[in-house]
Amino acid sequence: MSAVEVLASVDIVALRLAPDLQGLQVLLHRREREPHRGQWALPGVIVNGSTPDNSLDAAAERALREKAQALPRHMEQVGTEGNAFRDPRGWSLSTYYLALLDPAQSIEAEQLAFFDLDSLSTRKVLLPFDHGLLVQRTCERLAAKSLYSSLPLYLLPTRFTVLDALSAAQACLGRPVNNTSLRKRLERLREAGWVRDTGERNQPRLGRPQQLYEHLPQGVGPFLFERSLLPEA
Amino acid sequence: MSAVEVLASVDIVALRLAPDLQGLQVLLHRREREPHRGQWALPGVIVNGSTPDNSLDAAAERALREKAQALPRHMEQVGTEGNAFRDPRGWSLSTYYLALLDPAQSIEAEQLAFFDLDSLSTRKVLLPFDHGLLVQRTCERLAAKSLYSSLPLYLLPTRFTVLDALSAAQACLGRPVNNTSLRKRLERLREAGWVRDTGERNQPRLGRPQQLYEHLPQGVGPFLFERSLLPEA
DNA sequence: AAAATAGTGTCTATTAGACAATATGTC
DNA sequence: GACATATTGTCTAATAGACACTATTTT
Repeated sequence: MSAVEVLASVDIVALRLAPDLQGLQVLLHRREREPHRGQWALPGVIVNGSTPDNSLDAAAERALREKAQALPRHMEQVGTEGNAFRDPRGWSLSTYYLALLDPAQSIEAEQLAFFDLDSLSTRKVLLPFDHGLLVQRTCERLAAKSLYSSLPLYLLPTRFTVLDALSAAQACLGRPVNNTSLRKRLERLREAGWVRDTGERNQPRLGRPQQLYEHLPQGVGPFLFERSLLPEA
Repeated sequence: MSAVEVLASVDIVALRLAPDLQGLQVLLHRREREPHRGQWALPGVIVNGSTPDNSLDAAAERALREKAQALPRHMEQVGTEGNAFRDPRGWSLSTYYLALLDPAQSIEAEQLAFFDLDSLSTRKVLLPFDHGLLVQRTCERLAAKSLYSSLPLYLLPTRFTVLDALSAAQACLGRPVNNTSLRKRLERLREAGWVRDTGERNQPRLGRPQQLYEHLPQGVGPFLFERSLLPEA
């Protein structure tokens, strides 16, 4: 790479709810090339004059589509990290995206797997480059937005229960969420046409059946509430 | 430029309060090179393997320092726009930053000037590349954050009056802000140690003198409030 | 005294949070 | 009926917004 070049890539932090609904998992891909060949890293693509994509967003969609064979329920750019040290090949840039997947999202490929976010934050799994930082920043963005928006719902299938929504919010925020507050938010969403009560029920093993709601996003971004779910308190 | 290259730059959307406190102005630079030579555009620098900067943030600071000869009161990355069309030279990326300047910020250079944001949004002034879009996105970010944070205070000198704070908030949001609400926020900031009553006064031409407050940022980002200003009204 | 501007106090509306009360299912 | 879980209702706390009222200065 000559001095006037720069290595630009798009990396995807694709998250899904763990099967037990107790936390989040990130999609990783085993690298096929150097550097860091064989290690688990964020899926991504290089962008330059010969990419088939017309835009960064398109490159991000392709990166995820080629790996996960599925569309995310939500995708947004989080930021760009660029410096002289993050890649041994030289000055490089990574524009990274948050993608929220349906929990039913399964992965066929050998070289793809979901890892618990816990195992990354506790340093049990270490990612190459600065991918650990990108994941951390992305989770911070998710948590910050979850305080005052409906973003956690994009981690659920379109049909969900109140308990699902509570689990999703708690996974995003990393702490317990008040049941009453969450129900009131769902009621607000219902009034705004963002959520519909299907009238159907889901029977848990024991106890009263749960109402099944349907998520009907009305815009490009999530619904914004006027108050934060109080972080400290 | 070969097909495997990409043109990466950092562009700065540096804003200050207009002298009459009634709106915002953006710092523009008259381009010395092609393409779009001679046109007013966002100040920026190219980043690649031969840049003297070790990081994007450092490049952003340098871009502003070399033009404005001053440090901003606040700077944050807003996003990255990248596609095959925005620059006639080929696939290009621009990571753009929001910078908030002291209103006393003056400019010596011939090739630098502040332009009213109004003249851009009304299409009286047209910027080259997609710089108009970058400015718009940046202003949207500023407005969104101003709803629930102390960000507008970074458009003021450290010593300011309630009226200054109100003007700054209104300029960021593009609409009137409730006087009582703003005063209560300042009171909250005072309790949190983010603002101090200096005890000094400022005597306007007529009427009761104004208390002079001092802005004492306590962290890297702005103070976050728990509710939004002006939900929709 | 009048005018102008700054600052305070009071009341309402909205919404998060705590928690009690009630509903509806399984065993 | 006992138990488990879901849902509803009631009360409190925090904070934005409307607006009346008071304070301090110049002319």
